[in-house]
Amino acid sequence: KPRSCSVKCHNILQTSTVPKTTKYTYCRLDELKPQAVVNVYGVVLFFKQPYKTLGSDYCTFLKITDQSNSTISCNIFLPKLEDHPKIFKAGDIIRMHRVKVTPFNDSFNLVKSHGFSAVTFDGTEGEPVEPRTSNQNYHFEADDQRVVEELRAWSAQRVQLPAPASMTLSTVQPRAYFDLTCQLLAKAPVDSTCTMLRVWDGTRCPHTLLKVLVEPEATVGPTSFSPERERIIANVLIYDNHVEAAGQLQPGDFLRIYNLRAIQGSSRVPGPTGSQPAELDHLAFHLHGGTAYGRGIRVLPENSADVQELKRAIAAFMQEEEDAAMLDVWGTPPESMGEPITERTCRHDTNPVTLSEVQGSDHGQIHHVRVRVKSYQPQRLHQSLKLFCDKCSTMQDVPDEDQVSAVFAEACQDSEPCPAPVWALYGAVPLPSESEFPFLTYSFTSVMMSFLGAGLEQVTKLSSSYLNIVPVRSSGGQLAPLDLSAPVLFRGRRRFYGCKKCSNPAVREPNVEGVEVVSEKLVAEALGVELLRYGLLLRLELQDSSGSLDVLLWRDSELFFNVCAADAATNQESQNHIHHTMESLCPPEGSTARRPWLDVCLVSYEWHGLYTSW
DNA sequence: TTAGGGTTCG
Repeated sequence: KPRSCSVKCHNILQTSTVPKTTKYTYCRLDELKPQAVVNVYGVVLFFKQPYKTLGSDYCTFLKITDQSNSTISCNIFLPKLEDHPKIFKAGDIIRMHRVKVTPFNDSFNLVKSHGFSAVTFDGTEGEPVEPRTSNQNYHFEADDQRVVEELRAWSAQRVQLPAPASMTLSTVQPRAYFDLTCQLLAKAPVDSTCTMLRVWDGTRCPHTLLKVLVEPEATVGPTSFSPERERIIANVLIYDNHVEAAGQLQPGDFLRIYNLRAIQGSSRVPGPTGSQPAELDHLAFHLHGGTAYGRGIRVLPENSADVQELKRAIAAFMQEEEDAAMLDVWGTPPESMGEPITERTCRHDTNPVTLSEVQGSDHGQIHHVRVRVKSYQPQRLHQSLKLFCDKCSTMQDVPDEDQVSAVFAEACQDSEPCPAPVWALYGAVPLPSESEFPFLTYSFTSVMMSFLGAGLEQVTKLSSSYLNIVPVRSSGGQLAPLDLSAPVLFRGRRRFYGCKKCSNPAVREPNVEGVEVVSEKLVAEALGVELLRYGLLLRLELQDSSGSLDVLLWRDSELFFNVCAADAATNQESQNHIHHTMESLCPPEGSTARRPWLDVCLVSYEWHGLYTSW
């Protein structure tokens, strides 16, 4: 049966303000008729990222299927890369409007026709249905949501997708073809048919990685990194038709490189003089020429789940590195570090511009400016601390002590004794000040404990002695987590909160098979909670001779202040550090002319779900 | 119009 979606169309030629409703009809893939121009929905089985054709366009090739079990291939020719469908992996769902049915090889082929548009979605059941498109005028309504969910459910049951080819640098084996999700740090031309991309994914490859000599002056981004960092940076050699795509990439971009080849052994690298020493048994990465097996490169958006995971891995590595460096330099753990860092270097090779030039330029670009801070918000700096959900991209304030206390007080009142689940044990612990306190512990290990009916003050006291504390209450004769306005986990002085929108909290037995350390992630998974991340958000009013510009300091705010946002929630020293930094950049008294100049790297990007209360 | 999946020169 044809599927249909209701769509509102505003007809700009009519003066009427009443939206006209049109029905879009979607054609099943077994009902295609030659020469017809149709709209279709499908699950992507195979795809090639856009590649240059001998004509003037880029071509995206893909094969799709739907509940009719037909498989149809499509060719989408479009001159602009950004207009091509944003397909990240097999299993993604695509909606195409106005494709022409043409006979090909005993079947049909769909070719993009005039008025074509495409929208793609993640194909995973349970993920939010977020349309991916560069077209601002796409229509998307409740019926589309339903069609996507139906296709997801059908696909999960019936579609045999190719095994995911994604691997990390820590798991890749010699000879493998694989997809690498990584961040670009630097790039350099090797010769006319080869470009080197220097990338990392936060994981350490057990094999020695190939070194490539390049001309330093031709390098975009830093020409070298610390020895520790060099050890986890992979040099990827990009050949032939992919060199052009590599030319579009900027250091800092998050990438997926499809069908990358890992080759171990004596690697001879093309180079300016052919003087590269052949390195024995080093692991080299090649993106060979051609488009077979979907070979290609794509920039992934900042908000995609894979990028969030990548960023966590990179952040964990950087934290490890920083801790080690602090121990090295100061002989003390990083918590006691107080030395201000006045310079951070970005990886872009861009000439400085004025703020008015920034305002006149297209979005998505990187700019270097020389500015002073005219003002900033929030003036009460503790309000800059936010909790952020990577999954739904919403932001909230950190609940204050009174709010959390109230949740605990309410839970204390309501809680009645209830039987422990079979996998848990009851017991009692002595409290520092009071006699003893009833507790519940997961039977697998004593590190995770849940206290029933405890007040906030008591849990805070106990958190100095016990590693993981999950506050629980009883509800209807069963154990239940507290309202998510309270922390789901206390870990020393740190408190972890869950996202109300993305969590489905319940007290469940964690899966600890083979687990050595109970991480906050494991606790959160057991509780069905999507953890919120701490971040610092400030609005800075920047000024130069050409004018002023409001910018948000968010993504790199930890780097900017040289503090960890989660620490700033509990650590007075971190809070003072932020305060002193802002005071030196923007003193409450005195003229703007006395304020220090800053060299700042600005980037504009789309950000949905921004919320601030200041 | 181009391309129309199926591994490499390195």
